[in-house]
Amino acid sequence: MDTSSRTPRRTPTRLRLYAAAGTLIAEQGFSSTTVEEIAARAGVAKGTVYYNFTDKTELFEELLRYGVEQLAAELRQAAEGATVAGAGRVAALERMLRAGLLFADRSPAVVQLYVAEQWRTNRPWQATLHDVRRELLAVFEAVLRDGLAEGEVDQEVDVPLAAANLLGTLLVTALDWRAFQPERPLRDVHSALVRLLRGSVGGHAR
Amino acid sequence: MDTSSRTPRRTPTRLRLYAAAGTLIAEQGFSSTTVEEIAARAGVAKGTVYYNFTDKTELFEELLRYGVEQLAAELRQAAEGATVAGAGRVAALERMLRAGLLFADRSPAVVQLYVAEQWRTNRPWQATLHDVRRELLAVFEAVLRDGLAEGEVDQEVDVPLAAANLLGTLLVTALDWRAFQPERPLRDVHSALVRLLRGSVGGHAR
Amino acid sequence: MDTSSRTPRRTPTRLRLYAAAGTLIAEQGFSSTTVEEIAARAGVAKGTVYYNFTDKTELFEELLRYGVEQLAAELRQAAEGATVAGAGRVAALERMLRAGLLFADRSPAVVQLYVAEQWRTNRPWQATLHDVRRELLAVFEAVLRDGLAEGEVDQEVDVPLAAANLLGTLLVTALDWRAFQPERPLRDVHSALVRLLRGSVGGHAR
Amino acid sequence: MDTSSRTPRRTPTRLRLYAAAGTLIAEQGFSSTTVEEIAARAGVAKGTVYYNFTDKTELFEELLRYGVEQLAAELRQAAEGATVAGAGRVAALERMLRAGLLFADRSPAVVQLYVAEQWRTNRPWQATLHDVRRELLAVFEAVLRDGLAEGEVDQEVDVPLAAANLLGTLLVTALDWRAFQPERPLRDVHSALVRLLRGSVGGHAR
DNA sequence: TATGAATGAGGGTTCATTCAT
DNA sequence: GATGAATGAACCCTCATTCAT
Repeated sequence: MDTSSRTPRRTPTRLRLYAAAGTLIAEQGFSSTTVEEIAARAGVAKGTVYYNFTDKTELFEELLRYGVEQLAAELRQAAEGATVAGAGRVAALERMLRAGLLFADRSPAVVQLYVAEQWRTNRPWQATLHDVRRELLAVFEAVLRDGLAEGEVDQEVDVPLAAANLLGTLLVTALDWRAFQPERPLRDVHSALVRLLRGSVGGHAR
Repeated sequence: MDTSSRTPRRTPTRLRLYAAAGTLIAEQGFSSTTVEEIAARAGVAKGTVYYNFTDKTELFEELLRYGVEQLAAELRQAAEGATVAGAGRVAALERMLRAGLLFADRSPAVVQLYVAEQWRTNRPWQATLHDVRRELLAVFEAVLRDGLAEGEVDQEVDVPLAAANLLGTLLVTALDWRAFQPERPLRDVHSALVRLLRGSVGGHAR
Repeated sequence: MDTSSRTPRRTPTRLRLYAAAGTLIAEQGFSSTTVEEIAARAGVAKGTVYYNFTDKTELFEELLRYGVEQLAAELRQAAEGATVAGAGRVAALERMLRAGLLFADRSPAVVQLYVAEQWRTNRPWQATLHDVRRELLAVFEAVLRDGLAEGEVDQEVDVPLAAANLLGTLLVTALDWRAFQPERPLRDVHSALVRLLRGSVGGHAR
Repeated sequence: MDTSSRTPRRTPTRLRLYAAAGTLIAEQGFSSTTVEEIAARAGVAKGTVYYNFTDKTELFEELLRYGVEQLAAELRQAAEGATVAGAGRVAALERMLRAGLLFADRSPAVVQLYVAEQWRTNRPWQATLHDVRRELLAVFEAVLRDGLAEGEVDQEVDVPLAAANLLGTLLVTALDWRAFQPERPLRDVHSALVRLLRGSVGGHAR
């Protein structure tokens, strides 16, 4: 009903601002990116940014939320795809890692932003970050927990710790891939990740 | 080498400025931290910063170099310690991971700065970052290469990729530990890392 | 006279805008009051303001004219009432003071605006202010002149000066009353004013 | 001791900013006067304003305080001068009125600012205004109270009301004089004020 | 008649940097 | 070696105004 009233998501203007801001901030950092630049790249006037968002920070927070929610959705999808295909939980995790790499390849800015800000404190968007972190971790934790219940994952595995490790490693690896070895095929990077995964969860493939 | 002209490298004043800048920038980011704040926290006047460094960026770069060189030294020491003790290469890697965690616990700011900036582009200190990255990776690569040569590490392991993975995972895990689960004993976190390590390198402990 | 072209002078919408603008500008000043605020308080959209007035300044000028003309009319009425009742000129002035106080109580915004702007220079609505000032002074001057002619007012009284004094004192006293001693009955404030009046004009009540 | 630490009053820079800001704001109003203009007129850079004051509002408040305190001091002096000369309380009030006119002639900006803001609400400097108002009123009230005690002032006079009336009338009259009849000698305006005064307080000159 | 998304010039504020002491 | 008053370029944000609907 009043879906459009508060946050008219999908407004072309807002989406274009997300895209522009994402790229620029990922490259230069939040403070070094000016609102003017963002507006210019989005093809709108500076004032338009402020017509659509309270301020620069809010734009950033909504962008973060928007981007990470997409990532979470794709991870969830990958996990579900595995379930549907009758594959095991470890296989599901492998698919999630691949989905993560694909996402990072397509939307590096989001991953970049997330990693760069994740462990800072005293930042205005702390709360937002915490929210999206929880959402991402939840996806991994769910699969790990299922794997544990079904005996596919080692009993000693510490679910929260392993989830955080997998997520962190996935993101950092993806960034490293893009930044320093972009010529490598996804396959190689995925293999390396899967190796780590096997070590981490014990991986008694079914 | 290109030792700063005017003053000796590490006066007490400079060290206090490193400490102040490190903490503040790790928390708030480079741009959001003002020279005034840094000076205040170091207990000197603003002008003093400019007496000791060319500009804010140079302060940051020297701080980065200073901090990461320390980390590299400790990693190297850990590896050497293993050699001296007659332990294998995988054991050396395990000690390095422990050393990394200890360092992060003691100097979180350095790790924070490094991770936050590592995958950005278009930043003024790109060159410095690249240098220190190389230095850190070199430590891991050396040990991995030895392990490979000695047959202790799986033949299929891709040394550069594995080194980057290990370093990235180590740092990210350390940050996550400090930020979100600081009550955990180092032992737990180290175990989880070792698990990943075994997966990664195959780990046929001698 | 120079009736605005497009629309009839006093539509309900315009009157609501006057009321909204009057209150807000009296409280916050012209520049600190936004067109958006005015529109919101009047319950219309921002564009509507521009449909009804050329710009923000014109709205303010018309509001000023509208309000002060009302005050002038009430002062005139009070004077005439005295004449009809066969009272003297000093009594007429006393009635005018009462009428002024009543008006200020009812429409404080108008008085507020007038006083705050009256002695500024370099303001866009200078001309308008001068007009309405003349209109107000004329009412006092007429009565004073009659009183002088009829010997009821001291011969040494300087009519323009006395008129300006009476008007200024009336308005300032009214504002002070509302702002700082609103609990006082009108009667008290009126008495104090009448005292000043007697001093000013000599007041040989008939 | 640390007089100079917090508020280094008398710093030429600050005084020049007071003078510049006073004139400009009196003419154009607070919002219509830019910090740039103020700095330019004071012969300093824009940043200097912010080095000396927190923000534009604080500059204005300190200016207000500074200016009105001067006025209060001169009023007090005038009253004391009368006491020393052995004149009565009504004579003291007359001297105060003259002192007020002289001050307004010399520093019209201060009076202007005070009157324009005095009866607004919802302004950031409300508290400051209230303070200085109290200070000014106190001077009048003291003399009136003495006059009452000594029988020189009518028993029915309401001291707070009369003080507010006298102050308001003085200031408004001074502004009117400067704005609309600057050719008039001070003597004329003073006479008119004294008339009002006599009416107000009864004035049984000794 | 009325609306509200979009604009862009303008202004307050910040802060790295300089320099005279 | 160190200081801190002063600077001014750069930037965030506001808001009067426009215009297509």
